[in-house]
Amino acid sequence: MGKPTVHDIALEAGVSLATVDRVLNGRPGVRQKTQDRVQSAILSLGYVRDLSAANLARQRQYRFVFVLPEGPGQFVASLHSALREAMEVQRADRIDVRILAVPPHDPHQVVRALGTIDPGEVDGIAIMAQETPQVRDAIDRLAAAGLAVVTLVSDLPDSDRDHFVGINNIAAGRTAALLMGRFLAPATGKVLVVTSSLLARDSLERRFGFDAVMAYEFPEVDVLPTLEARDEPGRMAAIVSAALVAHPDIVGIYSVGSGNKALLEALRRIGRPAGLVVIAHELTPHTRAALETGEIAAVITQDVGHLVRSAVRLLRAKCDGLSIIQSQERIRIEVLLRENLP
Amino acid sequence: MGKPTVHDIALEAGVSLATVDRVLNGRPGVRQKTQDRVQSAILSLGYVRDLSAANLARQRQYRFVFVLPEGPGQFVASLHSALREAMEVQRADRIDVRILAVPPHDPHQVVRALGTIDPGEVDGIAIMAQETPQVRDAIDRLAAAGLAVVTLVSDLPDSDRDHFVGINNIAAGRTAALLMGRFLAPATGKVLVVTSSLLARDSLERRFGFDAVMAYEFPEVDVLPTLEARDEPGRMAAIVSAALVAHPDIVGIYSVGSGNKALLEALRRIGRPAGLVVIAHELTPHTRAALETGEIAAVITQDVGHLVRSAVRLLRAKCDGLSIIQSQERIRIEVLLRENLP
DNA sequence: AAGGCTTTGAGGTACGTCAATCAGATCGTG
DNA sequence: CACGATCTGATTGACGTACCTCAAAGCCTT
Repeated sequence: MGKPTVHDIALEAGVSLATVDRVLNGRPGVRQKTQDRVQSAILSLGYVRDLSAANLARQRQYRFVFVLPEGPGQFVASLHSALREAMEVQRADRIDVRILAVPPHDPHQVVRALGTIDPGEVDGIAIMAQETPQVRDAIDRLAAAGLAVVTLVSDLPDSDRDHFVGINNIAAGRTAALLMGRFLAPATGKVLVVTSSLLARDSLERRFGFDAVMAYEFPEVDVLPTLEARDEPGRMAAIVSAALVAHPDIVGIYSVGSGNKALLEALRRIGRPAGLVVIAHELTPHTRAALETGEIAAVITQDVGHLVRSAVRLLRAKCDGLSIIQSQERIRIEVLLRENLP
Repeated sequence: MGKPTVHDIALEAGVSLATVDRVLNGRPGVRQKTQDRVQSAILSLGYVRDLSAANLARQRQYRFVFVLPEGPGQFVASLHSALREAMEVQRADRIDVRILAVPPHDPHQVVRALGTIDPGEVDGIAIMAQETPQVRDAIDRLAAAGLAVVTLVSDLPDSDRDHFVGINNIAAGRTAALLMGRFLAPATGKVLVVTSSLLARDSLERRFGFDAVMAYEFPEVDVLPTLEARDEPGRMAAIVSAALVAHPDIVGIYSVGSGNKALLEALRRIGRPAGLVVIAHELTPHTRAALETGEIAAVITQDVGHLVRSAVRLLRAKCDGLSIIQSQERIRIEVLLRENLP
């Protein structure tokens, strides 16, 4: 016979359909004793409620909001487009996703944007933002109001978010260091580390992991202090060429965050030392092209499509009180070389 | 207002519900003229049929069969367990997956197993098998009978399968070569290639890609002919130690297919040259441990959970005539180092 | 225009669940 | 034991679709 239904439970427990329904949906008006009887019938029959029938009956709509920076960066652009692609498909699944774009590098704007979210109108949010106490408090408020919350790409571990969707950035930095060290060996020299900003938690964690492995595994290589380009045009070229002049023995460059386009352009203009090993993060049109030409040796990245799909699945699972497949939601630290580009 | 329903279409087209239903489900008894009227109403209203309601109404059950080798190998074992994990979740989705295990290395058994599948009882199959004309014909028969068919891990490109679920093995071999060359440089010497069998298409393709990149990019490294261990206990140790004696300048070993456990044990017993670089395929308990100890420098793998989930999604999409998200179904060639182990 | 054919309409039941009502049963308490 | 108060049962109507029947209407052909 097929899967047990509410009718079977009613029969097994010796109660009516209405009572089973009240127990299943946590409505009041059922004695503890009767509840137990129903629960044990559910267990013994192995009943699992048919979510699609339930959603059909109750006309359920999942309303999720993605709070994302709208920057000039290629990475957030690809996040946006992955999300839009996913939205198409999810409409069929009764999932309605809205994007709330906020100016980057401005936590105050993020807090304001979160304030505009009416907890009665929204079931869950995914947020990518820098870590500040104000942002954390705004998130906690929404979580307290019953929203499902996941952090995206860059975590806010001290907040009340339900999940973090993204890679372990310390491990990502360690992976970058391992590749850098092995690609360089047995050559020695200095490694330059550049990024647009060290304010974001993900950049910090990558740098931390990178330094740890470089110091322990490749002590003969000298890692220079991080230079920040702060998304200012021209600044990346200036700091990179200054560093190359100051340290003629630079053999590697590790690009921690965004700003790959500027870095690549700067290297093209000022010329690169022979055998220079460049390792960068995030697959974008620029890093892809540079992998193909050999300007970048390896890119460490996370699949943006996977990110958004995982975030949506987690939000949905939270709303329905469902369990998740751990392995499906673990975002992989992908190592991309010229030969395994997707 | 919400999404349009069949009622709205009937109204818009000026026909009855029954007629809309006949058109939607391709039942006979509707004049071409009326069909067109209904179709244009569907288009103008942007109607999309609610699959979950439809499946509920028709009591649909997707019945899929996975035809997998049951070998001693860790990789197929992990495939089995990933599949069993996925089955739990998919039961809630009206998806019923059965595993049909066949003895490995015996195409005849595969054909026999496929013959036991009643096309009336099954909606789709996923199959992992060696490429022979008989297997191909058996697959074509099932496809002709209307089953959805995907090949898993190792493709049968000349068959009528709908999709291949797995990595591009040529690219995987190229990736292995690029890593091997860069990890070795500037050292030169010989690279040993071992596998359990070159009969499977995936092994062949990997070897092909590996050779291409080694010859073109690292001509100073000498790649030895492939040695096959054929899953015979003891044979791996014998051929590896013989090779190491015959070629004292072996600097790298590329393990194309299964047999990693035997390879690692052999190396432990007979001792390994200093600086030896070992690159292997597929993450298993053995390769994971060896990555952690440093015995293996890199593992190239594919996520088995992703494999089975993708296969199920593709089979379902085929059954429903739905479109798919290309990027979600592309299995990534994962490069695993000690630091980015999942 | 009568015959036979195809096409269409109207209506019903079902799928598994949610949600609501109202009447009846049971309970604890004084 | 009678009183509200609290539980429970029986029933009904959604939700959007599938599938079936029966009768009515339309269309040809002769």
